[in-house]
Amino acid sequence: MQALETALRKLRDAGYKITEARRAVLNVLQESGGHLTSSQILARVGAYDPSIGRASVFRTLDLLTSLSIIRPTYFNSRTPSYVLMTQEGHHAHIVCTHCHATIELDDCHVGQLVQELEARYNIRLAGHLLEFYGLCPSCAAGKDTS
Amino acid sequence: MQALETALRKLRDAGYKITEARRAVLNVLQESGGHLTSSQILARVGAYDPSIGRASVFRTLDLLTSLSIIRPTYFNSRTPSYVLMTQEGHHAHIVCTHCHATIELDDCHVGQLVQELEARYNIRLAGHLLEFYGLCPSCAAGKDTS
DNA sequence: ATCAATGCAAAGAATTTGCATCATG
DNA sequence: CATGATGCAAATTCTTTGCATTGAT
Repeated sequence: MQALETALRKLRDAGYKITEARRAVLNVLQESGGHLTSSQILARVGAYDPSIGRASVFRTLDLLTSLSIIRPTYFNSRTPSYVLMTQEGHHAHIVCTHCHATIELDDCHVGQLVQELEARYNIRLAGHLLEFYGLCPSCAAGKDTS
Repeated sequence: MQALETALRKLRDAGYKITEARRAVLNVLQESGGHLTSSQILARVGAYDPSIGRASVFRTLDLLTSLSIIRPTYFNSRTPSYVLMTQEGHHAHIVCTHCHATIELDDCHVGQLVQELEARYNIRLAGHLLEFYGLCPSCAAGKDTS
C-alpha cells in the first residue's frame, strides 16, 4: 500500500511532477500485486484512462526504472515484467522454470550480506533484486502445463 | 571457463544439438565476461562468423534462456543484458544506478537461504540471480559519467 | 540417412521521436 | 504562468515467422 506513496515521494524528491500518466502506471502495478509486461501495462492503463498515450507509458516506465522505483525482471522468458519495489527498494521471488508460476517473498534475508558488500566495495547499496528458480511441486511431479 | 563446457553439456543433456550458432553465442558471452544486450550479441556473432543469421541468434537466446543457461538481467535500464550463469546456475552482481558500472560477485552467499526456502515451499531451487544496486564510489563522490 | 536447426528476407511487434498543446507546481 | 509532460501518429528498431536447404548425430 505505502509502496505507492513511497514511489510518489521518490518521484517528487527527484524533482519530477506527479502526473496522471505516472499515477496510472503506478496504480496499475500496485493493483496487479505482481509482475506485468509492458503490453499488459499498456492495456491496463488504457482501460483505466483511455486518454493516456502509449508514449507516456513508455516514458514513465523509463523514468520509474531509472529511479529504481520499479524494476524489470525476467523469468524464464526474454520478455520483461515490471515489479514495484518495496519501500526499501527490494524485491524477491521464486519462479517455476516450467510453468512460470511465481511465489513472492516478503523478506529478502540478505541484510547481513548487504553490509559485508558495502564494506568490501565501499559502496552504499540502495536495494536489490533476488530471483530464485526451480521446478514448482506440481511441475516436478506430473508433466502438466506445457 | 568451464561455464562454457557446462553450458554445452546442459544443451546436450536436454536433447539439443551443438551447432555453430549455439557455440558462437556461448563463446561471445563467455569471452565478454559480462553482460551483453541482444544487439551486442548480434554484432559480435556477426563478426565472429558472418554466416550466422539473426534469427538463429534469437532462437538461440530463447533456447538458452529457457534452459537457464543464460539469463537476461536488467540494470537500471529497460534493455536486457544476457549473462552466462555459473556452473551451479547462479549469478550475482552490483550495478551502479548512475554510470551502470558493474561488479561481478563470484560468491552469492545465499546457500543458507536457499535451503530454508526449499524446505518452506517444498521446491527444488536450481539457481538464482542476485542483483544489488547503489551508487559506485566515483559516482557518489563527483558528478562524472552522465 | 534423418530430422532438428539454419539462413534468408519479409511480416509483424514493439518502442521511440518530433512537435504542437496541455497541466502541474 | 513557465516549463515539464503529454498525446498523437509516423518513423524506427527489434523480433519473429515461413520455408527451402543444410548439417549434426
